[in-house]
Amino acid sequence: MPTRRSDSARPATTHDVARRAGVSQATVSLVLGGNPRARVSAQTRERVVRAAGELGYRPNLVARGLVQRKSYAIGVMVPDLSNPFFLDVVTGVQRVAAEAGYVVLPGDVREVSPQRHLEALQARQVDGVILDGFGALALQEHALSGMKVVLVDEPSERWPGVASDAIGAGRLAAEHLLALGHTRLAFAGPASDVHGLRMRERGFFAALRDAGMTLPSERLRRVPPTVSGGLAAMKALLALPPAQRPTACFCAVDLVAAGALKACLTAGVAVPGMMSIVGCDDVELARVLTPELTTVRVPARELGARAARLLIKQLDDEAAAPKPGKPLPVRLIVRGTTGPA
Amino acid sequence: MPTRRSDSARPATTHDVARRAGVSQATVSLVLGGNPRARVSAQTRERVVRAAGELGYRPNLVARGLVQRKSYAIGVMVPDLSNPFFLDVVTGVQRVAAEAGYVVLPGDVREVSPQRHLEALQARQVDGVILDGFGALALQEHALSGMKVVLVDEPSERWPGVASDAIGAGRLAAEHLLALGHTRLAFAGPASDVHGLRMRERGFFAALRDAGMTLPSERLRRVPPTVSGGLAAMKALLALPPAQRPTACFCAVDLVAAGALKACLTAGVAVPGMMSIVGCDDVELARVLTPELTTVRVPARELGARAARLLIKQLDDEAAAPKPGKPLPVRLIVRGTTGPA
DNA sequence: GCACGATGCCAATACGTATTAGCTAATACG
DNA sequence: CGTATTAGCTAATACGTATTGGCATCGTGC
Repeated sequence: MPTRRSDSARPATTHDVARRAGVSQATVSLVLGGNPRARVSAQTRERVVRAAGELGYRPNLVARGLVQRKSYAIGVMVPDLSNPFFLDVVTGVQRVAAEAGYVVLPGDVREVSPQRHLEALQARQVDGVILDGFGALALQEHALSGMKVVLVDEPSERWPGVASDAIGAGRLAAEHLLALGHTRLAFAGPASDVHGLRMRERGFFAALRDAGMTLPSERLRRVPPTVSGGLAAMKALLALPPAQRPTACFCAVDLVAAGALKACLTAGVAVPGMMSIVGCDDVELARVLTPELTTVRVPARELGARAARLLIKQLDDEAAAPKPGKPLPVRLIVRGTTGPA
Repeated sequence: MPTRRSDSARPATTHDVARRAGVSQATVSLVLGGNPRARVSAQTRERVVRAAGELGYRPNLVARGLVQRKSYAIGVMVPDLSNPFFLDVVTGVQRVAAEAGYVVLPGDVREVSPQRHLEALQARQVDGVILDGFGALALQEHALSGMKVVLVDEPSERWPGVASDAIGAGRLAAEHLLALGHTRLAFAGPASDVHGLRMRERGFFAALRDAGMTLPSERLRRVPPTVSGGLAAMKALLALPPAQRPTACFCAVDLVAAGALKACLTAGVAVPGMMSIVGCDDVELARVLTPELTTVRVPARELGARAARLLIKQLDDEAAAPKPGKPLPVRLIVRGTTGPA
């Protein structure tokens, strides 16, 4: 046993294929490199393809990435993957990335700091990152230097982005509740520096203002964008004296709406009889609850898909102008948690 | 402008650090390579570290991976990331992987086939993969050859794995319902070749048998492991003639239980008054529903964490014996969806 | 003063691929 | 027939890091 060099357990390389096909490694690379305009005779091409097949050759993307300075990987960072909305965004990214031959590295920030996560992505030589749910504050240039970035629902002068019509979302919710005749409204949502969330809130209040209505501060509940946040918000609202108690509440995030609904049901407050609730996102959970949640549908998958297309176009075509595109439309989905005042 | 070679936009390499510190690239690698027993004088070491800091040097993990034949990445593949149980498993993996310096590439199989996903992971030179929710059928050696693999809840002779006490889970559910005095029970769960799910079912039926009870086939509903699966199952059960209709149902997956609960509430069947429901998993959703779901808690994060530890031990220490470990205990969490018959 | 073992550092090479310059043989053109 | 041109292929190099064998240098012991 003179040499273990040709250990068959190791995956085949272009060198192995070349040896078997009786050509040089460079030729193998030309044939298998996908470059269709490479000058290779049909006969050689076929020999190489056959040899590769027989050896079960798989290109080593790590090596390829090293020389091409491209990893064909893109990172997606969100605050919390357990929020189904963000998972939907990631799913949208996945779909178009897969078609374009990119792998996506999803990650959230529950276990590590954003900086650390970005550094890890960078060290992996990701070609670009898509960020959703991070406010301008978190987007210090710090770790982002030298990366292609696409933002979701966060306008920026430095980086291109995609957005949904967040103002419209807030408006739709308000107009729906007003049309039902509600006069004592409430708002529950995160005190976030995330632009999209702020705009939902702004749209809601703009519609109220248009209707000549205002909202006393005790009916404006700032809570974390979670189920327990919603629980807390609604508990506080229900604890108000009857004359101030709202008859309807807009929750800027579906998870908050789910918590609010639960608080009502637990307290014996009929929904929508005594309290109407409107969410925003239209995550799958909305149709699992009883009654089903009235909410404003935000096309999360489509947001992710567009972000991915925008990023990949930049990557594939170095000088592509990242044209922003219109905000994606949202629409009201009336289900079971809203009714007349 | 003779050469753009030294473009400062490009990240610094060990060569750059070496030049600045006045040493060779090899020395830089020795110092920064983390190898603490490298023979380098304190003075040189400090010069290198300083230079690296000044240049903002970050090791290129792609290049490192190429030479070390290690990527410090592990893949996790599950059937469906939108099932929070699997996300919890992934989260557990993330946590211990991060500590050990590994990055994890989570992925599900909704957008691509398992084979394609595994091939993609392989091409990225992942050091190993953790699989959860795939039956022996899907685990043909096909794409797995030459990979370190750890399985979750799927015993195998070829690969090590971690498991929860799935039989115990089914038993606990059955015993709880029996203790409440229920005599007409039902089962709803996927017709899966996934071992863990089969064992939940087996444990349930074993406990029934111990109590001298059997289950007629019309009360055994095989449905997909989703909310709509649970909806369909419970609708069918509620459509049975009163004498055959169950008063309690064990759902092998929490999502199914959520669907079942919804079907009851929609049909005006009081829970737990007329129908008790027990789930299994204890995903966060269980506490969002009203009433809150009685369920069997399966330590998903811990499963993921153990799987990761098992895999990483094998990776770091080539000859480590993968000792299986006991199945993780489960426990019944009594909440609001179960009551006396 | 010399042999000897440490110590500190570096040159060279490898990892698996892409890419380019260039070589040979064949064809086109005058 | 001689010269351009082209097609088809290969040798060589680069990507950024880890690793190893070996070269100086320096004490140390005799």
